[in-house]
Order: sequence, then C-alpha cells, then structure tokens
Amino acid sequence: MSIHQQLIIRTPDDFSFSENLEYLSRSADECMFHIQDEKVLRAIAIEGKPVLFRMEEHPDGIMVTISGKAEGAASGVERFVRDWLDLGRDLLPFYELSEREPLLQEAVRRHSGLRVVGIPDLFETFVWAILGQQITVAFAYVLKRRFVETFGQAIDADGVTHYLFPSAETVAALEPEALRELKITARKCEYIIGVARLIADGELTKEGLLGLGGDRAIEHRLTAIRGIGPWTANYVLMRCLRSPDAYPAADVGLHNALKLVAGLDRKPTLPEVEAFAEPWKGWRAYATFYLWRYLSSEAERG
DNA sequence: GTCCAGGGTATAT
DNA sequence: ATATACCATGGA
Repeated sequence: MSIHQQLIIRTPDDFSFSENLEYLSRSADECMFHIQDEKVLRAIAIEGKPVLFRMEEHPDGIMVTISGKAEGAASGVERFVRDWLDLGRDLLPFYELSEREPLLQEAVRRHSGLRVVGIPDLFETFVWAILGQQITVAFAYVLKRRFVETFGQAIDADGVTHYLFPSAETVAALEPEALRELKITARKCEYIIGVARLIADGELTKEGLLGLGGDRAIEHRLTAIRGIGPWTANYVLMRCLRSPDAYPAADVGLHNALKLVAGLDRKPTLPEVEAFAEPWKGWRAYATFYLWRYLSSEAERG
C-alpha cells in the first residue's frame, strides 16, 4: 500500500463537493463505497481488474488517490469519476431555469452544486432500479447489500472490505431461488436474472442503447424487457445513460416532493405530474433529482 | 393491526 | 384500452 498515484480532477465552478458527498452519505447500508473523514473510498473494475481509489475535496477540484501503480488505472478512474459525478455537464441553463420556476427554486438553491450522481455500470443500475420498485429506499439498500455481499467480489484493504458489483455473467448463471433467499420477491428475482442474461449475452449494452437515438427510442427498447416499465426505464436513462431529461413520472418520491413544493393537500395526479414538469423539459432528470434531495432534507429537518 | 414504500405484470372486464 | 389483484418485506 505504499505506492500511490494521485491526480486532480478539475470541477466546474458550480460543483459542490460537500453537496455531492452528502448525497453519497445518505445510507449507512450503502455497500458500493465507504465514506470516512469526508473522503470516498471505492473499488471499481478497470478492464476486469479491481482498482481501489479514494477521492476528496481539493482547492482545484477533486483529488483522487489510486492504490498501486497499475497501467491505465489513472485514466480509467478519472473517466469513472467524471461519469459518476456528471462533471462534463454545464448546469448553467438548468440553474437559470430553476430561478424562474417556483417549484424548483428553493430545492435548487438549497442544494446548489449537486449533480445527478450516476451509476456508471449498466447492470448495477438495472438491479438497483428493480430492487427499488415499490419498496422503501432503506429496504432496497438492505437488499442490495445482501446481493453484493453474496455475489460480488470482495477486496480487502486497510481493514475495510470493498466490493465489486456482481457481474451480469455471475448472476445470469444463478437460479431464482438463490436470489429469493435474500428476501427479494420472486418476481424481481426473475427480472434481475433476465436482465443479467441480456447483458451477459451482449444484447444489452450502454453503447447499443445510446446508439438508438433519443430517450423515447431507448425507453421503448427498455420497456420491452420483462420487469422494466416506464419508471425503471427512465430511472436507467437518468442514472446510467445520463439523459438530463429522463422523467420517472410514476415515482412516489417525486409525487411527495411535488406535493410539498406545490403546497397540495394530496399527491398530484399523473397528468399533474406531467404538467408541472412541462416547463422543465430538457432538464427533468435534474429537476427530479433535486426534488428528491429536497424532500429528504426536509424530512431530516422534521 | 393498517398503511405505505423510488412499480410492474398477469388477468379480467 | 382500462381496472384490479397481487407481490413481499419492513418501518411508521
């Protein structure tokens, strides 16, 4: 552990490390990374090999420290971090828009600098989205932890165990019963294994999906998959395929947030959910992410 | 005990 | 096409 590579990733002026760190800290059951002393530690696979790194705030952006000296690790980690935190996106249009939008203004002001934190791995995004269907986020984290600790590759470093997310190939070979033991519903076990097979067989890739063109074409392709409805398709578009406009209109958290910011005495109807977001077109994923964040920060205030 | 949670499918009209 | 039942666990 004595050899390290270090690099500084420059971040946009409107990027806030602490806002993103707070989002990343939202669950004690998160198992894909660890947070200690304002630093994020994580293992990822680069060209099939595990690479351990940490990232922390730096006056010029984000300082990344990579364990070991594997060739190509630095550029791979940098690519990962840029994708993870959506560093390539210019948020100025969204921030200008949010100042004109009463329903967004407070949420965006309070959490300014937050990015749509991504899930770069396609299979991980599908599993996370499927697990999250119709249950509390807290329980989804518990299920994800069981799944990762059971089928993921463990990497021990400095007394901490990190995990690589289970590969689609691994999960494609499982029987549904193996997942069912983790208290994942029988239906979701089938969905997860089905998606794992599509990805393992190369029929479902990020590049292939992005090559389909616009969000509507991708959503159409995704909703043709068993277990993937409009909510899940838009969730994948938002967290993995990086559409700034994906809109999971059926989302209960979004409904609760809209109820709050619009001062409704009930949850909005689906047509209302669509209508509220009409002026946000182009940025509905960002609007959704900030509204989710606002809702949870309001909940913490009591 | 009841209700709800980051939905979706299967089945019945 | 649209409505309803069901999933399954855990926290409020």
